Amino acid sequence: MVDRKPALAGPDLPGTAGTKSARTRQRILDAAAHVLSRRGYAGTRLTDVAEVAQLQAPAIYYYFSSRDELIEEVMWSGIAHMREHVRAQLAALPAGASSLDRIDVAVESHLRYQLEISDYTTAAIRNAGQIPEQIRLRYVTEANRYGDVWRELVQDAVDDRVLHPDLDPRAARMLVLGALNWAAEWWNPRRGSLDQLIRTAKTLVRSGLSTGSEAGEASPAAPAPDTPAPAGPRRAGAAAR
Amino acid sequence: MVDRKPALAGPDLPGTAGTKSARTRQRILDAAAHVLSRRGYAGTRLTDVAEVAQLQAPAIYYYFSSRDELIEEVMWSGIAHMREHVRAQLAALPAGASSLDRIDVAVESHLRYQLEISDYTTAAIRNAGQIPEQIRLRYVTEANRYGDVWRELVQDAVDDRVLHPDLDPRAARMLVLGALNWAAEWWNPRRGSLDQLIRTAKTLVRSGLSTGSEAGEASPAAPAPDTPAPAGPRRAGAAAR
DNA sequence: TCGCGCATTTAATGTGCATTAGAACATCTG
DNA sequence: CAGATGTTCTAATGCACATTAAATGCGCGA
Repeated sequence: MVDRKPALAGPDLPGTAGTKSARTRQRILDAAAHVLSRRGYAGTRLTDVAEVAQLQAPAIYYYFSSRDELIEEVMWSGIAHMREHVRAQLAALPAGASSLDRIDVAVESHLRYQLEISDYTTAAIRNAGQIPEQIRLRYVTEANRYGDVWRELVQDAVDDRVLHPDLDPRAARMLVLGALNWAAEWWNPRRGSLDQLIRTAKTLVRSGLSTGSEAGEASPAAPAPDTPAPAGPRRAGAAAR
Repeated sequence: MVDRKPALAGPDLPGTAGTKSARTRQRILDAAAHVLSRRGYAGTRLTDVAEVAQLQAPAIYYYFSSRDELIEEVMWSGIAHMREHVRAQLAALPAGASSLDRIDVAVESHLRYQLEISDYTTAAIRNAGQIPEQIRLRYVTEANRYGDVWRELVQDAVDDRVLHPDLDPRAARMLVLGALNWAAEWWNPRRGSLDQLIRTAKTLVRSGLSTGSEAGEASPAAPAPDTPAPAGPRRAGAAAR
C-alpha cells in the first residue's frame, strides 16, 4: 500500500550530495554512533537516538527500515572509515619508508581517528562482541578488510627481517590492535595529551615488535600530514592475505 | 583462587560454606557472567540467566534483590578475582625476581585467568563502558585496585631503570592492559594455542617496555646496574590513591 | 495561488521483560 | 508425622520501547 519509500541505499545515491535529506540521515547515523558507543547494542533506544538527532523517533523510519539496519550501518561504516583514514595516511608516505616507519604511521592515524574524530569507531569496537548474527556479517567483513591493512604491515616487517623472531605474527598484530582499541576505554584528554599517548604507543609498538638489533628510533620525520587528499605514491602489493 | 564469598545480600548468612543454597547462588552468578559477557549489560535478560542456571527467573530474586545487584556483583567480583589470582602468582615468585620477570608473570597470569578460567573477567571488560552510574562505583573501585598492582609493577621497572625512557608510565601501563584485555575479543583456542599467545605477549610487552639494553630472557638475581633502588621486599604499600 | 510529493509529527498497537504475589514443594527438627 | 523454615514454582502486573497508522507541516514548480 504505502510505497513512497525513497530507494534508500548506502552513502551514495548520486544526486543527493548535500541534500537536506542526506544531512538528516547523517545526523541520525551520528546520533546512533554516539548512543551506541556508550549504551551498547541492546541499550540503544531509538528515542535516545532521536533526541540526539533532534527529531522524533518515528522519523528515523523514513531513513532506515529498522533499528537493526541503522545499527548495522554504524558498525560497518565505523571501521570502513577508519580503514580509509589509515590507508590514506600510509599512502602519503614516501615510497621508501621502512616497514617500522609505516607501522608508526598506522599507530598514530589509528589513535587519532579513534580518539579525536570518531564516535563510530568506539561504537564498533565496544559492540563487536555483542551484536547478533544478523548484523554481524557486514561488520566482520569490514573488520577483516581493516585487519588486512595491518596484516600487510606486519608481513612487510617479517619480510624485512625486522620482526622479533619470537613473535607469532597474528598474535602480535592482534595484541597491538588491542592496545590501540582499548585506549577508547580509558583515554581522557584531561588526563594526558593525545600526543603523549601517541608517542608512548609508537615507542611501545616499535620496540615491542622489532628485533633487538634494529631497535632505536628511526626517522621521527614524516609527521603524518593532516589532509587525506593527496594520493601519493601508493604501496605496491596491495591486498595481502 | 579458592575464596568463598561472604554472602552479602541473600537471606540469612550463617557459616554457609558449601551449602546447597550457596552453590545455587554461585550458579546464578556464573550464569549471569556468561550471559553478560556475550549479550552486554542491557541485553542480559533474567530469563536467559535463569535458563543457564537451570531454574526459573523469579528464583533469582531469592538470592538477589534486583537484576542490577546481580550484575553489579558479577562486574566487581570479576576483577577482584583477577587481581587475587595475579597477586598470588606474583607472590609465588622468588624474592629476587627482576621487575621485568615480574611483569612477565603478570602478563601470563592475566591472560590465563581471563581466557581459560573466567567468564567474569570478559564480562567485566566488555561492559565496563556500558554500565550505568549506579552500578559503576564498586566496579571502578576494584578496577583501580587491580590497576594498582600494575602501577606498582611498572613503577618498579622505572625504579630499576629498565623502563624505556620515552614511555609515559601511565599510558604504557594502560596500553599493555589493553593488549591483554582485548585478547578476550579475538582469541579462540582453535586458531592458536594459549601458550603461543602468552609467549608472544610476553615478548612484546617485555621488549616493548624495556630499554633496549636490557633485552634478553629471564634471569634470576640480575639487579639493576647502578641504582640505589629499594631492593628490599617489593611488597611496599602501593595503594595511596 | 493551488496542489503535490517529501519530511516529520502525534497517536495507537503489541510485545518483551523485570518484578511481585502467593501457592507448592522440599528439607530439616523434634 | 507435624509443622516450621527454606527454596522454587506458576500466574499476574505494569511499564518501556520498537514499530505502524494516519494526519499535518513544508517547499516548490506551474
